[in-house]
Amino acid sequence: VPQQTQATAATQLPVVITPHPSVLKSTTSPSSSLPISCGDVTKVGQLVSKPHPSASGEEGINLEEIREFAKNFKIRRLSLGLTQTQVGQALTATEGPAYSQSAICRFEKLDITPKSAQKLKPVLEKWLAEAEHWNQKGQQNLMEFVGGEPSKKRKRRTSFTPQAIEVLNSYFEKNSLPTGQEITEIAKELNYDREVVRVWFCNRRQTLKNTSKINIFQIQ
Amino acid sequence: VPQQTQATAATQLPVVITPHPSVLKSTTSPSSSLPISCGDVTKVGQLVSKPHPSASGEEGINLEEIREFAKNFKIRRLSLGLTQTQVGQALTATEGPAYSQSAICRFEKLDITPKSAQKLKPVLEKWLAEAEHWNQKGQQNLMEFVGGEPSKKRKRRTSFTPQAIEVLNSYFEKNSLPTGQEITEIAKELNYDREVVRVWFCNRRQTLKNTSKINIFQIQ
DNA sequence: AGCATAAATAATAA
DNA sequence: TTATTATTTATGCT
Repeated sequence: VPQQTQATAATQLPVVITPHPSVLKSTTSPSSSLPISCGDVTKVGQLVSKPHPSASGEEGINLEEIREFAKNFKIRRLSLGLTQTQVGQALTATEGPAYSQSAICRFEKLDITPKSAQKLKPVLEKWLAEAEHWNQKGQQNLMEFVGGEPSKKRKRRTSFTPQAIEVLNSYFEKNSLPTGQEITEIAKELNYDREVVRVWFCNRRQTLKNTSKINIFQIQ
Repeated sequence: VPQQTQATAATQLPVVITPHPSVLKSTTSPSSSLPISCGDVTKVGQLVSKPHPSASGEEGINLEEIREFAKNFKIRRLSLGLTQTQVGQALTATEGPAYSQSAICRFEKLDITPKSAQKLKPVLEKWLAEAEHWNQKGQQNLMEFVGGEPSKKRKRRTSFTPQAIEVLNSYFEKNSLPTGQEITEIAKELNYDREVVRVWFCNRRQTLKNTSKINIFQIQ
């Protein structure tokens, strides 16, 4: 249904929004006209795809502008390397209203009422601009602004139990390059296959190497 | 056996917006003397952080350029609303060498040797430019170029009944990592989709892991 | 209005 | 590379 026939009458903005799935839900009902008059709970994503955007009415809210911003916001957020969660947490940390990851998600997807969007837009706009400002001064500053730990290490995938990981790490700290004999002993203690432990150390060294490089990279 | 769930990305908003200027910020490499030893397997991510980027030597490979491109590639990919999986599959589909999602991931992270990067860069550059070209002509064209279904919708979130949860948990207690065969049987018993049950176990393991981490943390 | 968690994507042990 | 974990996004609920 929503697959825009794409008349390509588009001028310079080929930006075509993908209607939110929720729009498609009501396929079972005798369609007719969408209950747009439902005003309060109708989402932006639904409204902007209405045939008469010129009637930007809806209480003076510029839906087109909101849609545009939502799109840009996502790109700019990703450009900064931030997650929805980080944005939500940062907003919650600073003064002003708090917002959850869900809220950011729903804003980007325009799965939100015009009224809510109108309220949230300036908050995000201001915050994002500030984040970009700090980023210009170095990523370290951005992370500080966002509130995340500067050198937060990514957790590695593992098929080991948390307990085993703990033990392995303690060994690694003491010696990142155990001898064959030591590997055998560690494997025995943890009751894991020797080869598995050997590979763990290989990958662990590799990760450490890459990680430390990346950090240096980001510090600038 | 290949129960990959990766190819679906239609929920992303394919955006046609030009990457934000901040993306183009060029970071100058920091100086740091790192013990780069094993010549052939040294990764780009390590090399670019070497003190003498000017000595772009390494067999005439411009590491700085590769790093820059990798960064931009990610942003441009996201701007098109494409996933690493989609890029990999698309490259595999067209003539030329095949690349997996992992390969794309490693290129973006620069977790790859200069030689490999040098080889992959032009391939990605060409492909991405072409993708952007099609995108300009409409999102429909891009999706066709990429090879994915234009309107792949996200699966609706499943709601398990309390009874089903109870049964699943009892199975999980006995074995948190059921075999494919077992999953099939459980799904059949509960009358849920097999894939849904498989994912439930994945997420359940995840939750348990997080929980136990916290507990360990608190104990200490 | 946002928590919990299902689904999807990115990273990585093997 | 592949198969699976780690991480992020999206959504059902009330």
